[in-house]
Amino acid sequence: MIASELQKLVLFRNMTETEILDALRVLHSMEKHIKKGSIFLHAGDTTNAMGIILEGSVTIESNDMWGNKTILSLVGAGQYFAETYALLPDEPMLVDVRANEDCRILFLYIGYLSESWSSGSWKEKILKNLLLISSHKNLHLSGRSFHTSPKSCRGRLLSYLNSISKQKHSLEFDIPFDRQQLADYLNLERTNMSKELGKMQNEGIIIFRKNHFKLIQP
Amino acid sequence: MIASELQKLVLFRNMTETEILDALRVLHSMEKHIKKGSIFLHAGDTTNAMGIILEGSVTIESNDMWGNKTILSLVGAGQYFAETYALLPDEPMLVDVRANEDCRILFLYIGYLSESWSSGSWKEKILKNLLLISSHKNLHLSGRSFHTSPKSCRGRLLSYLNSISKQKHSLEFDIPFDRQQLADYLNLERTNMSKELGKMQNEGIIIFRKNHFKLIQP
DNA sequence: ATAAAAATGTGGCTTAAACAACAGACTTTC
DNA sequence: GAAAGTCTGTTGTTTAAGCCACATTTTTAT
Repeated sequence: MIASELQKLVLFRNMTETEILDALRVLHSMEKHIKKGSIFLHAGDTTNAMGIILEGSVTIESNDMWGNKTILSLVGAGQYFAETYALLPDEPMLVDVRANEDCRILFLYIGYLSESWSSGSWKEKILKNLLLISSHKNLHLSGRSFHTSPKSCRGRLLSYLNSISKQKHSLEFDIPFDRQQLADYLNLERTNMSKELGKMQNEGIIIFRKNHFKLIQP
Repeated sequence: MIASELQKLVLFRNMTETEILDALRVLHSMEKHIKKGSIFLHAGDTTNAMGIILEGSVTIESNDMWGNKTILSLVGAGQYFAETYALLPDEPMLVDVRANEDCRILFLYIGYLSESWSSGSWKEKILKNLLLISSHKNLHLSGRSFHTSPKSCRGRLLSYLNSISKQKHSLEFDIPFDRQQLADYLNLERTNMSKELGKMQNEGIIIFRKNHFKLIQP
């Protein structure tokens, strides 16, 4: 892979060949070949590298413990993946990345970009901050995908309630939605969801009153 | 609203008060008060401004023509919205933004940040490019949310096929998924989806063979 | 305090999606 | 080109989500 090839990529837009070569060196770029079907980034791991697909394509997918698969996106040649996690290297990945065909992939350790976080003009600082914000927004959007991917009403409720519980570091918490909004967020029908909440309370899984919820451990 | 308040926000992290005041001026910042319940950014419109919520909260939602509502996210005080669309000002918004309570909101025209797109060090250039990539990724994630929000199998298929058709500017196109992958992407069960595709073909809505699809206008 | 309005919950019916089992078509491999 | 494997479509059954009508509770307004 040569610099002139890379100039076509959005990531290197407006950069000279020399600048691209500098970037590749500083960001510890590394090219890898990956076989069709293999999962090469795993949910739960963290990563410092983003990927650029030079050839082939990958799927971003979630595989839960009951064998259900959800494909969040398909990323093709000339596109990028894991940039969110590489920018937020403490966040464990929510997804697997699988080679959809034989792939040639360039990995870049973009953490090296933001070593001097507070230097530069205010425009540069605000750009860095925006990048963080955009990455977090990405995580939130992915989060909702996980809450809506279970097919059952109860599955979605549990996914959502568990995530709020983790967020608040407590089994007891308020949610920011009323019933109709919660149903709209989880893509459920309100009355059906009320029924399910009632059942779950009867079974002793949860206790709730209005917006206040408490999860019960078995 | 005063600069020292804003220093707590991620967007202005690592910036001095003077720098923040410069930013507010250059980005044409403007504070607005918005009443609970009102939709103040509409799907289909474009926007040049991102919003920072100083007080209150907003919901990001989609309201389709059959009256179905989907809430994509709830954005609270100290958080941001529409930054994706402000960074990609040609993209029409896919969502409405509604004040969930009475709100105090600061609007920033962040397009002014990237006027001199090709100046600066290579690090600065690559940061700008990354920001674009992250924003586009955001749009894709939102896109999938819309394909999975219809409750019916047919609704999801039509949402997906229509979007691909628009993307390719043609009523005839190949999709990048096999049946199992398409089902996994749309959160459907494969055999059921096959049934529905068959029905749709019988009804003359679509014609397909393998990965090749053709949409029929009535 | 009372009435009006909004939010939440319940029961019953209908419908469509999930699931299992299998058949046929198409690919790949040797 | 035969066999194995993969992908796709069909049928029938089960189950659970959607939906309607209405009851109950909670909140708001006067």
